[in-house]
Amino acid sequence: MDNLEKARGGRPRAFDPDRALDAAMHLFWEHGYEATSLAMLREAMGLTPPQIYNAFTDKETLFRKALIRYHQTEIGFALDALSAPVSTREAIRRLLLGAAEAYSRPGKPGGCLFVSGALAASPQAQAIADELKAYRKASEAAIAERLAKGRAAGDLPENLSVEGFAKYLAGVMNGMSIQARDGASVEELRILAQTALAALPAEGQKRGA
Amino acid sequence: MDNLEKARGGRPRAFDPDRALDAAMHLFWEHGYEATSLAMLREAMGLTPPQIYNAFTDKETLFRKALIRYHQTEIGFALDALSAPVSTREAIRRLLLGAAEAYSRPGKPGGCLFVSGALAASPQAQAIADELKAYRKASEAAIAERLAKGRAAGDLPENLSVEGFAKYLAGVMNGMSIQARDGASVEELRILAQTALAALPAEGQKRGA
DNA sequence: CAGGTTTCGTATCGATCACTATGGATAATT
DNA sequence: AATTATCCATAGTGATCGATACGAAACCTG
Repeated sequence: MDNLEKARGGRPRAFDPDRALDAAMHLFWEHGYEATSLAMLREAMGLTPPQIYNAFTDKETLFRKALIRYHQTEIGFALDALSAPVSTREAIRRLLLGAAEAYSRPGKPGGCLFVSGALAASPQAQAIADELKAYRKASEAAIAERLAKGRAAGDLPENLSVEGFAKYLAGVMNGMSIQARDGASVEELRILAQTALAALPAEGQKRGA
Repeated sequence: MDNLEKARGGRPRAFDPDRALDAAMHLFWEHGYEATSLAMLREAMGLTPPQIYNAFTDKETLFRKALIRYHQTEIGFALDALSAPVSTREAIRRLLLGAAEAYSRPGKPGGCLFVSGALAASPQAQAIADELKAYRKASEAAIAERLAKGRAAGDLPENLSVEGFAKYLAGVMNGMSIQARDGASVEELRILAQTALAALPAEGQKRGA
């Protein structure tokens, strides 16, 4: 049942679950959750329906596992940028420029899976749409946390609204995702990111200064 | 065939096509093109399938007519902002604040139909996705045109990249659409818009000054 | 009123959707 | 070798998809 621990007996699996999950992830990334049919997954993963269902339970579980894999393999730039021991301005710069690169990688679907996966959904897929929304909210919260840290360190003005600015940055990144999907090049996305950086407030005074 | 000109004979239509189109538009806005089924449309429009197909040809044509209606009835703020006889900065301010309001109207789906309608699509619906992309591109082009006018008038620095800045603004609006879909309030969207405005360059010198 | 035209309501159409029942094949365990 | 467990391939499940065939009903023109 679990594809991470070795089975104790029985016929061994004739395919690599991680490779199959990668193929599924890219398909979901390109077409979104609902518009990706089992027939498409079957062909892209090179598997029969029973193989897919035995390994990944059902389409919804497969998608959730694809989200986890996407988070682990495609958007490490975000955590890197937010956790790097650099100034807040530099961290945000790395975040936006990292997104410019990650959203326009050659050979990959444009934009971010968390945005493309299911912006709109049928009532039956509402749970999936909510899951993606939670991912987006978590990203915004991570940005807000970094901004709060920066404000506490004196990198940002004391009166800056951390939540408001995080919502701006998360919004810009979501907008970059759509621009990428519309064919924007990495250079165009970098320019967009640089432009967005201009909204950053000037360095705040250290407390007590 | 055309619902705009009076039929010359035959049994009269038992419903108002514009009201039905409105209902369809809101459903597409909420759930997107593909995730909106005929069954949902039937119920929301209060019509039988033959009534829908007789009046609107097919689902794709219905969606395209919904896009036109959306453009005419929901996002007039954009044309108003870009054509108002005000400074470029004020025009952009009205554009972004207008979006904040339009994307979070009570009783309406959050965000913009041009974004929610089909960010990702199945291969069969690629034409619809392309149509929406064209609408988004047209919006960006309209912004760029206004910026070019402003730069020529001395409202903006001569070295400003009109295309780059238009891509930023269009991206911010798309990002606002997603934030609205994620439940952002009109106040939060206004703050986002105001933040984005901070990236606007200072007024350029009049030529020759 | 007769003829022509369009829309009406009812009852579906074939295609595709996500998903699975069945039984043979291949491994570790005993 | 016998048992047990898992996976494989084939084929097909009911449900829903977008879209229609059919004939009766309701209007305009002559």
